[in-house]
Amino acid sequence: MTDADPERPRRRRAATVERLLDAALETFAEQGFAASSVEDVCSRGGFTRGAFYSSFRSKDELFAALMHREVERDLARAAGMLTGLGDEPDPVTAAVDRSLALFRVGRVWTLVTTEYALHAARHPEAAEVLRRYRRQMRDSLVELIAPALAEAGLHLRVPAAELIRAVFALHAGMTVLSLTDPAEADGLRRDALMMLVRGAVSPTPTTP
Amino acid sequence: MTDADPERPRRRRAATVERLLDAALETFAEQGFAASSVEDVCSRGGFTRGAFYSSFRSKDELFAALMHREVERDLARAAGMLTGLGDEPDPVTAAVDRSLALFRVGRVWTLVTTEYALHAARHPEAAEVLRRYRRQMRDSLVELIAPALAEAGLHLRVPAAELIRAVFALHAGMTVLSLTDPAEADGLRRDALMMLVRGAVSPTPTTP
DNA sequence: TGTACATCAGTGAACGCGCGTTCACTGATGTAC
DNA sequence: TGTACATCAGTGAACGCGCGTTCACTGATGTAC
Repeated sequence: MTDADPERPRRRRAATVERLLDAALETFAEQGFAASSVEDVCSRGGFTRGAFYSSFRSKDELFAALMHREVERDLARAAGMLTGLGDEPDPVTAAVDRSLALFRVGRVWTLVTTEYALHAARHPEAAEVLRRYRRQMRDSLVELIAPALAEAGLHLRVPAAELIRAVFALHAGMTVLSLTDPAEADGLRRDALMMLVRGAVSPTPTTP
Repeated sequence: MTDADPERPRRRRAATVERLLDAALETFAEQGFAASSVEDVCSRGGFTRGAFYSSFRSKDELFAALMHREVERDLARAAGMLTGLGDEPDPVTAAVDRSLALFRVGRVWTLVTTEYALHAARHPEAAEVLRRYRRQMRDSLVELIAPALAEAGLHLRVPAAELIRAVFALHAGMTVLSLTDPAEADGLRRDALMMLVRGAVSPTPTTP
C-alpha cells in the first residue's frame, strides 16, 4: 500500500474553498459581483490572492461554484421540509404557509441570486444552474400543494405545474421588490400567494 | 435685447445627451452597468470620452439620467393606454389584456431595469426613481382594473391596491424569469395574471 | 526514533492592461458694431 | 457685408490607480526506510 489513497494530503483545500465561498457570498451581496475584486473576497476570507488562484481558475468560476453550493444547500433544506402535512383544518392555508417557508428570503440570498440571474442572462452556461434550481423547487412545491388541494376536495382549473410556475414567478417578483422595499415585500408575500392559489382552484364546491 | 435668451447656443447639447443615453441603454443591456466602460458607451454613440464628461459628472449619474428618461417614457406610454374600456362582453379579461399591454417586456428594458433594481439596493438615492415608477404604474393599473371589476359586478375581497401590488410583483417575477427563459415567461404571463385576478374577487355572484 | 525527501497549500511581488476622470485645446457657430 | 471677438461642444492626450492573473518561492506536513 505504498502509494495508495493519492488524495491523502489534501486536507485543508476543502476548508479553504469553503471559507472563500463564504467570503464571496458576503462580498458579492455587499458590493455586487462586478464591483467585488478578487482581493476583496480574499482579504475577507483571510487569504492572499495566490491562495484563491490555487483553488479557482477565475472570478467567474468562483461565482459558479458559489451558486452551485448555495443552490445545493437550499434544495436540501427544501427537501427536508416536504414531510406530509398533518390533518389540518384548512389544508390549503397550511400548504401556502409551508410554501412560504420553502423560499429563502434573506437579504444576502436575494441580492446574490438576482445578480446571478442577470449574470446568467449574459452567460448561457450559467443559466443551467438556475434552471435546475427552479425545476427542483417547483417539483417540491407541486408535491406540497397538489395533495393539500386534493385533500380539501378542491379541483385545479389549471395544471398544477402551471400554478407552481406562477407561484415561483410571484416569489421572484417579491425578491426584486424586496431589494428596495423589503418591508412592503414581506407584507405582501402571503396574501399575494393566497390570491394566486385561490384563483387557480375551481369555485368552492357546494357542500353535498 | 442684447443678451436675451441666454440659452441660445445650446442647440446640440440636448441631442448629444440623447444619443449618449441611447448608447448607454444598449451598452448596459448588452454588458451590464459595471462591465460597461464609459468608452464603450461613447464609441457606440460616436463620441469621445471628453464629450461624455462635458454632459455628465460620472458614470453613476449617467445611469440615473438613463433610468429617469426611460421611466418617464414608460409612464407616458402607460398613461396613454388608460382610455376607458368599451363595453366588453368580459370586462375582466379585457382589463387583464390591457394590463399586460401596459408592461414593457422587451429584453433591453428587462435587463436594464433589473440591473437598476440591484443598483438601487446598494445606492439608496437611486431607489427613489424606482419607487416613483412603481407607484405610478400601480395607480394606472388600479384605474384600469378596478372599474372593470365593478362593471362586471365583481367584488374584491382584498383592497384594489393590494391586488395591484401583487400584479406588479408577478410582473417583476416574469421579468427575472425571462432573463434566462424568455419563452417560458411569455407563455405564463397571461395565465398567471388571470389566476391572480380571479383569486382576488369573491366567488361569482349567483345571477339574480 | 531520526533523517532525507516529496508533496502540497498558501505567500507575496510582479506583470501589463484598461479603467474613470481631468484638462488644455480646437474649431465651428453666433454676436457686436 | 466684413471683421474681431466670445461662447460653446467636442477632442484627444495624459494621469494615476486598481484590477485579474501569473509565478517563483517558502514552510509545514506527511512518507520512506
